[in-house]
Amino acid sequence: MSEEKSLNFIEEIIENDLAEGKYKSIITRFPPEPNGYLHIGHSKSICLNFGLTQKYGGSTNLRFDDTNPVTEDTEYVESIKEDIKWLGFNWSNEYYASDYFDQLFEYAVTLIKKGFAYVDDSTSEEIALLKGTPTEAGKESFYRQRTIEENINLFNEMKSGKYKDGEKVLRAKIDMTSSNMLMRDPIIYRIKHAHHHRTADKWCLYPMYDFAHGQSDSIENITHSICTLEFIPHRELYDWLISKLEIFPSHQYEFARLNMTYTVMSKRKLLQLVKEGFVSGWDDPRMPTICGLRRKGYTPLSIRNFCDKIGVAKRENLIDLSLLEFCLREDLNHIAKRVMAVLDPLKLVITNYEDGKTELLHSENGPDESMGSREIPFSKELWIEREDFMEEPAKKWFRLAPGAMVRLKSAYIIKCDSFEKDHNGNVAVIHCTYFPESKSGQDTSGISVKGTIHWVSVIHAATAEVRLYDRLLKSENPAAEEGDFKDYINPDSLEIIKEAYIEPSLSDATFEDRFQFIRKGYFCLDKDTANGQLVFNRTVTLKDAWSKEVKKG
RNA sequence: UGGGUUAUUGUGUAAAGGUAGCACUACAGAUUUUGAUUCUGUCUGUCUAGGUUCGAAUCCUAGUAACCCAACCA
Repeated sequence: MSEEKSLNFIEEIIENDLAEGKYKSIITRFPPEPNGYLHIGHSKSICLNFGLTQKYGGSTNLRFDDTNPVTEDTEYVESIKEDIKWLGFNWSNEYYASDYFDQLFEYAVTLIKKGFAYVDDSTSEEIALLKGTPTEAGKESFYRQRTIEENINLFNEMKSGKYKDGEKVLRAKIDMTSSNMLMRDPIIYRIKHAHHHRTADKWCLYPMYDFAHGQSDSIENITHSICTLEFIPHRELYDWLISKLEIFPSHQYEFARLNMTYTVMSKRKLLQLVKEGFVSGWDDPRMPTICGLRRKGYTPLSIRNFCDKIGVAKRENLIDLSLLEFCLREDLNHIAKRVMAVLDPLKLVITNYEDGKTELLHSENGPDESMGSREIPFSKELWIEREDFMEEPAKKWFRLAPGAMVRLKSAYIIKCDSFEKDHNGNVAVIHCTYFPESKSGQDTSGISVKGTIHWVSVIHAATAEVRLYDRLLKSENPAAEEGDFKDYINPDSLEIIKEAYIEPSLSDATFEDRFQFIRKGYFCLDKDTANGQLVFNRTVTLKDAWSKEVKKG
């Protein structure tokens, strides 16, 4: 722990600012637009913004950037708040850009009075045409010459509802020849006769992002306004507006957003997956949304650790999904209760075990003694995993095969004597004998076996539906592939096992529980569980050296 | 063809002119009543070409590549 972790570039900026006395303490903000659900990419920003003030002191606001009433809704506000809380962060203040609409309007009037803004009657097509291109300068609008007085009147009329959507806009008067397209007289207010989820019908004109975000930062005294790389061109405008308005100088810093292998992150694509039925909803466990990950069984700590490990820098990145899974397993390994469940059952009969006898066997709940232990019923007939038996054993196989011995976890060592097949030629029953003196914890048999397999007693087994998830997309970088990302959807991303056999203790499972189904992976209860019908989601598989061995051939 | 940003191993991230480190992945081995966990080890990297310097990932010059910018979205 004595190792000093190196700082990311934003931490360096902050430490410098603090050391130079530029600020006594810092204020950051997380500013989502309430028009969709948060995803793992947002968690990078959340961990960064909240993490910075946890580390350096100060406060972090949650601010909804709700300047576009037609796309936004309180449904999203609620889900966003729930997700942030679940991740483990508490905001100092809950603000809304819409709280500042009156103030923002006054700022716009100020800008007009200073001669830095004007009302433009051009159509959006005309404005686009005069804007030029990245390689060609734009041309000034005919309306750019309006007097301050005329602009004030017009702007007030816009507010009063005199004009229809699109009839007029307010533009900042900057420079139509700027090499930065955003400085070519950007639109800062537009007319929208639309119902806003918070201000209702009070307004019919709304500020654009560029005239709301920086100003909101300034109103809240945000010292470090952290956003993603694509906003770099906005910074010049951000600074220009603050300087013309002569308000608190917040500063914008940009970092590279998270990209992850086998995952799409854009709101548009995630929406398509939901709308077109590729997944069951925003919280489908295959989705990279926070609610999807939560439902799948991810823990807040695993996501926070992940965000910590990926770092913060300015270059484009594509993070291995395996790093996220590593962080997940690392946490789950500590907290998950070990239990036994058979997903693909094969019957095993212990021929020398007394008919009708039941034994309660002692089994530890986890590697850590503090997790306690429980009793598991054992009897003559058991379910074992079909893949744990091989009629003709492969090389290095140390599970069950004719003549082979294995230990039944927490129970006895058994030897396979014979097996039966059904009329389809599939193995139907395995016959074994057990060694009474090999009982777990009091083994005096002197037999040592290489393999240990899990099992569930047939007459004591409970049943559950188990849902196994694989990656939704087959391509490492679906966004970079040619054609539609949907061409790369994995058709086998969901496997439903309608009736798996689980040990009876699992009947009492709660939604908070995290389980490791021994040798099969980490699981948790799904919200579809109802009326005693248990439904489990596989959160993540265990690392599997055997399947790699098989692939090697 | 304009402007901006970025380039360190398979992936991500450190090294502020002085030993290119760490994590994930992959691979090999040890331990194991989970082929898990744990432990040990291995793993061809500074975009290119010049230059400055005793010494360059870092400084200079010239290139190259990737990403972003022409929504009344954020």
